[in-house]
Formats: sequence, C-alpha cells, structure tokens
Amino acid sequence: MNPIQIYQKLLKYFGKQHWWPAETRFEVIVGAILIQQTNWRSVERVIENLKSRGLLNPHSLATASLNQIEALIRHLNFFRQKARRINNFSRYLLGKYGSLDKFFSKPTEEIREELLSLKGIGPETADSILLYAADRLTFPIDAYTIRLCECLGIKDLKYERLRGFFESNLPKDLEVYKEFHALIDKLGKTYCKVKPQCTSCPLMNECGFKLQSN
DNA sequence: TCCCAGGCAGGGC
DNA sequence: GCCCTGCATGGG
Repeated sequence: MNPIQIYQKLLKYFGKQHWWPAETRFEVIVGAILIQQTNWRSVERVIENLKSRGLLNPHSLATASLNQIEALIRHLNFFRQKARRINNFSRYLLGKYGSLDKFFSKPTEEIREELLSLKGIGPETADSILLYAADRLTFPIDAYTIRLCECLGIKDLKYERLRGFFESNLPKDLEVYKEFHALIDKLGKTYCKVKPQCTSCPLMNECGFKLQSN
C-alpha cells in the first residue's frame, strides 16, 4: 500500500483540513509547542489571548517574565514547562538570529538540528515547525501516524524509519505533506480513539490486521 | 468519575 | 538502545 493512495482516499473522505491554522510563522511555532499533549481548542483560546494582548511575537515572549507567561497559558497542561519553552525559544531566536527569516534561511538539516537542541522541541515538534512554519518537505510523525502505520502492518515503528517511509514515498509537494499529516490526525481523532471504530474506518480495506471485533 | 489530548526530558537499566 | 515517570489542565 503506497502512502499516496492512503492520502487520496483520506482527502476524498474528509476533504481538505487547511493546516496549520495560523496568521504567522511564529504563531505556528508557539502553537506547535503549546499543542503537545493538549487539545487544539484549548490552545486556540490561549493563542487568541496572547494575540489580543499583542504578545504573540518573539520580542514580547522573550522579554516577558515566566510568571506573566504562565498566567496567560495557565489552563493548558504542563503550563510551567511550556511557558519556559516558548520564552526560551524566543530568546534563542532573537539572541542568535534576530529574526525568523534569518533562522529559516539555513539548510533544512541545520534548522532541524538546532530545533532539536532546544528544550521542549522534540522530533515531532521540530518537524511540524519545519513543515508548517518553514515550508520544508519534512513529514512529522505523531501518535496517530504511528497508529496508522501499525494498522497498515508496518513492523518498525521508530520515528526516523517512519519519517523516511513517508518522505521517500510521497511526491515532493508541500501541499500534500501538509494536508496528509492533518488528514491522518483527523482519521485518528475520528476512528482511533479509546474505543477504535475500525469497522467504519475509511481505511479498513487497507488494514494489515484482520479486523478484530471491536 | 476516569481517561486522555497533534510530546518531551531525564533517569534507570 | 528501551521503558518508565513527571509534567499538570480541561474536555468528553
């Protein structure tokens, strides 16, 4: 089963998801850190709050105190960690590059290494930032993607292996990358929840497992 | 009530 | 290398 066929089927079934919903690249980055293990609705409210106070920019988040940031994102889980993380990223960005333009003018692999060296930015967050903020052909692997690959019968579910699998089998098209990742998420949220609804899943014919009764 | 959400870091082994 | 735990709130 080729990923592109999965993609086309999901696109036909769910339609375009239009990820990442953000006005700026910096907003994508902040969102990518805040969304970790959280639901998007909660993050959306926090983003709007930061925006309405004029704080959703590197300079404001770099100079704000941790207490201030914590207070603004307090209804998210791990809010103390996340406050430190967005403050830390902002300070790093301004201190070393001065602007996102400069940071993102580097080769993809160098940006990726640097993102991964920062506290709170792991593989999925780094790759989401590369794809949705920096427009690089990098395919993020999240928990839903791993579940999908498991269902498709892929044995080696290690992050870099799966990333390689998608990146070597997909057309080099940013729109495909962006939509596909979002569609996999939509699929997971809809059918792979606590009680998997495999029998109504649009990919049940592609499933590598013989469907077990739900 | 309980489970989990678009992870990550740090420790033990 | 893998596995476990803490982080910590709100929604379903």
